Amino acid sequence: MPTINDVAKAAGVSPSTVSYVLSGRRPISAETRARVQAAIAELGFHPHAGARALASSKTNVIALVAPLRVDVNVPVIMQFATAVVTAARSYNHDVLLLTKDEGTAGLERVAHSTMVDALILMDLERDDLRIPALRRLKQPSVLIGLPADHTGIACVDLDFGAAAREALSHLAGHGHRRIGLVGPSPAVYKRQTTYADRFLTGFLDASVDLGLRTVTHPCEPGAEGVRSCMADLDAELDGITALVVHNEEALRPLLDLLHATGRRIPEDISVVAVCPRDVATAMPVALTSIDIPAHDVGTLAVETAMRLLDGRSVEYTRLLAPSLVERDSCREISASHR
Amino acid sequence: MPTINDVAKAAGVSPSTVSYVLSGRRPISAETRARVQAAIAELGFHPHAGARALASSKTNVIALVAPLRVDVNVPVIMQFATAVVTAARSYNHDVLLLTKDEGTAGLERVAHSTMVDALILMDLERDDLRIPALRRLKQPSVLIGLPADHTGIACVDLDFGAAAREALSHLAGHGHRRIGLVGPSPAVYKRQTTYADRFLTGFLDASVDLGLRTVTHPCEPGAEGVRSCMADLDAELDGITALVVHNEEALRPLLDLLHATGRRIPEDISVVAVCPRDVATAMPVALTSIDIPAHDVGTLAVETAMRLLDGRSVEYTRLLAPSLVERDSCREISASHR
DNA sequence: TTGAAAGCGCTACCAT
DNA sequence: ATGGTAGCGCTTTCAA
Repeated sequence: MPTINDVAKAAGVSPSTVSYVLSGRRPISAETRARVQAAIAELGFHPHAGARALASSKTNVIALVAPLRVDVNVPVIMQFATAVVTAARSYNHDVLLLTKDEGTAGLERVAHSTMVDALILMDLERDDLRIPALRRLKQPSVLIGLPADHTGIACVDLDFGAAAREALSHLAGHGHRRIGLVGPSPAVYKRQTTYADRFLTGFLDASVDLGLRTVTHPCEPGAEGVRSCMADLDAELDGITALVVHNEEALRPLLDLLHATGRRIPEDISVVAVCPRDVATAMPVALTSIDIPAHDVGTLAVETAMRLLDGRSVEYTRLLAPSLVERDSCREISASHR
Repeated sequence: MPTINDVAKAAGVSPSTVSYVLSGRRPISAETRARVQAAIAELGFHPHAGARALASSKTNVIALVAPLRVDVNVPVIMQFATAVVTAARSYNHDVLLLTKDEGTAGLERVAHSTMVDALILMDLERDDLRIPALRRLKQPSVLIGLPADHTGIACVDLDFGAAAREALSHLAGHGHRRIGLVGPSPAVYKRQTTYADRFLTGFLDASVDLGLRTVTHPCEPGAEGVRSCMADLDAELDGITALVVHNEEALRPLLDLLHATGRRIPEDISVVAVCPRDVATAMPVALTSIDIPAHDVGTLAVETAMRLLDGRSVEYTRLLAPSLVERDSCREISASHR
């Protein structure tokens, strides 16, 4: 492997000049630049990442901490990861993939050993133990999620509270007055993943504001979980005409159950889902949905990290506005039915 | 951040001694070791990864090249990634995540700049353009898949040919004589992802060996794709009593279709799926399936990379034996029905 | 069993 | 506009 010295000799310049051609940090005459670039190309020179990191204290790598268990929402995780890697590359950075199960130790390991310039974390919990650790790192971090005390740490996420309000106001606008929420699994609430709470709070607030009768219930995965969740909802509120589903996994078995029990969508019951676009459209009935903009969130997380890295200002809490797309699962209820 | 020199001073030894305590590459007296370790702990010393890489020419990082498009089998990809990261950590390595769309350039970039010690690639195509590039790298690589000419490059995968044989022999053992294959989407064949071919070849060979009447067809995603695939299969072969499904995405719509057309599983038609265990069990009818052992394959890929890195011998083609698990989707056909 | 010191390949400061 | 060079923090010979 050729080094910067080899290039310098081949081009008849000093190593520092080669370095400056590479970094553009000082003016170089067109002629010199051309000679250097020719030498670089000819020798197939690639700067040694470690040497660079050592000399410059920058690695051009960011850590992405992902929940690699299978129990969580796999497609959404993949979309975040894709977006983060793609965005990082567009800023000339690479991505080191860490798993959440390494916990605080993993963060400290990569940060203290200077493997990364910044960290992006997903699947944050309400009182996530990693947050105090992040504060102690010299590298900045960006969270995808919104834990309780995130003072001084940048957070990016969908505005789940607004998403709930949007779902309800869409249904209310179609004349629905009795609405059930099929929530995430109890495990999600237990883990204190904050989006569940934020959605629920928004849902309850909006119910009051819009004067709706609503009922909410978590939903275990699988056909049995869906069955019992629906039974609970129906038991607690008569004449439900619409469901909001904030549980991607439950979506499919729920539609099956509704079908099996003869409740047609949207004739007998309307449904608004919160899930990625492609999941909504892949269902037997294309679902009116609020998108989880994983791509936008991931990209924004990287942008935020980059701003932090070069000392520019950032908004420390960035909640993306939800957008509801109408498809085939919601129906207008005529006044006589209300 | 404390350096190795700080630790050396604190422990009253030379920096090299600290280094040897860390690496264990030469004997250190118990007493000295203790002093050094105390100093390391007290100062919170973590060796600088870049400095280490520069001095030792080892990064302790491996690249994982994944297809981060959403069109491919997302859960399986995640399982591979999880396994690779976990296994890598167990060997004290980290994982740099690359996307397939960077192509050859991405591989060369991370390899030439010495960011990684080895590479693991998934989603290989039959005549993958990246293979010649891999051969030129100084770092070893391991493929998850089996492209046409993989001379000199280690490959790890499920033995899809054997998987097809296993599926057919299971069905034949249950008395089935007319069997259809619901294959991957045409896009997969077009992309020349080799597992499709290997499965198909195994399927056709086994049909002959077992004296079966079989018919095969690719299957577009979605309800419509499944419908037309089944129509083709039925048209080409009367009285199909069993299906082999090598298409995870098609599984769900296929079961819906069979249900809708009154073909009960397993009473009217038996099904063997090739998919991850949890996908098989999540279906309305728990499916007899051949597992895609993503975890094992990923782990083995890392082990192979590690062996390569420390110059140990490896098998250059490692095809894992399939294992079929009986569940509720296959039925014995009595002799009178044959 | 331990120490000294020469690099590893690059960046960035100080010169000119 | 360019060159010289002192580190960056570690590993690893060579010596003792």
